[in-house]
Amino acid sequence: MPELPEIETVRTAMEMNIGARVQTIDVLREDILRVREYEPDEVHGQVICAISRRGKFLVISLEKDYCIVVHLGMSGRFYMQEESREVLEPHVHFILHLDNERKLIYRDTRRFGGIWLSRDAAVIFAQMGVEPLSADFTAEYLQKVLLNRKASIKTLLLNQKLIAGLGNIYADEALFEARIQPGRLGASLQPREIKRLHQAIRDVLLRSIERRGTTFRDYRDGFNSSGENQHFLNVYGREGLACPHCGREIEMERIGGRSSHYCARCQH
DNA sequence: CGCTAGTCCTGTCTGC
DNA sequence: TGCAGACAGGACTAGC
Repeated sequence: MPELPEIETVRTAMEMNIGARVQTIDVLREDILRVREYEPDEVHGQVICAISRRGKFLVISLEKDYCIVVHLGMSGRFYMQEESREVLEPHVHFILHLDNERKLIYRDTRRFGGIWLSRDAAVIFAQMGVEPLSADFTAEYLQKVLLNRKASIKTLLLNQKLIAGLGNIYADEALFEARIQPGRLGASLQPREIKRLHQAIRDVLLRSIERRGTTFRDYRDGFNSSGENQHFLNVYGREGLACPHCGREIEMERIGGRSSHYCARCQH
């Protein structure tokens, strides 16, 4: 569910908590902590210095290199609430109480996500690929990482070691916009196709951020509200419906174990 | 090293 | 209505 645009949307909302201090931390489910390099009470009283994003990870930076790294997996949400609100929703595993009358709530039904209590976020991101919205992501970079690759382009786009932040929805949407079939092998893409794909990846992500992400089912932004980009998808989740460009029925096929949606007439 | 299939977990939908 | 089975936006790992 939550891919780069969704995490970026959460991050933007959460920025209003920069400068607030951590009061207490509730760990309601121990196994949601992927690493525990420090005890939660060590950061009581610390100020939130920054809230950043790397790929699909959200990073809450505290003082002296302490940080809380959040990944939402498939079904996770991370949102804020007034401290006075006392209803505990189901599947809430972690709560960060702040001194600004707000609490940050981590909730994850399937528990594929997790939280890192880390003192060095760089370690978590050591293997991670380029940020697709940064200047480092160029058509040349994309061409380089696809060279000699025998896996399908769909599978390669989902590989976080190559590009950080794409998931199933935006991989399908970017391939539609670049007019490339998801089952094509990475090495088979021509330079002009790679150029189109590079542009499409950036466009698809930027447009979704403007619409505060895609809410298919579980995703909510930092205020626990739905996004709007689900109303603008061209292929994802639209199997059997008309291609918005040519009218042909959108096909759905499993590629690399993931459902993949495309128009067999527009994409080659 | 690159690639694929299996696995983790719960909720929801489909078909009998 | 009830139930079994398939499937879901992610990402590790084991094994070839």
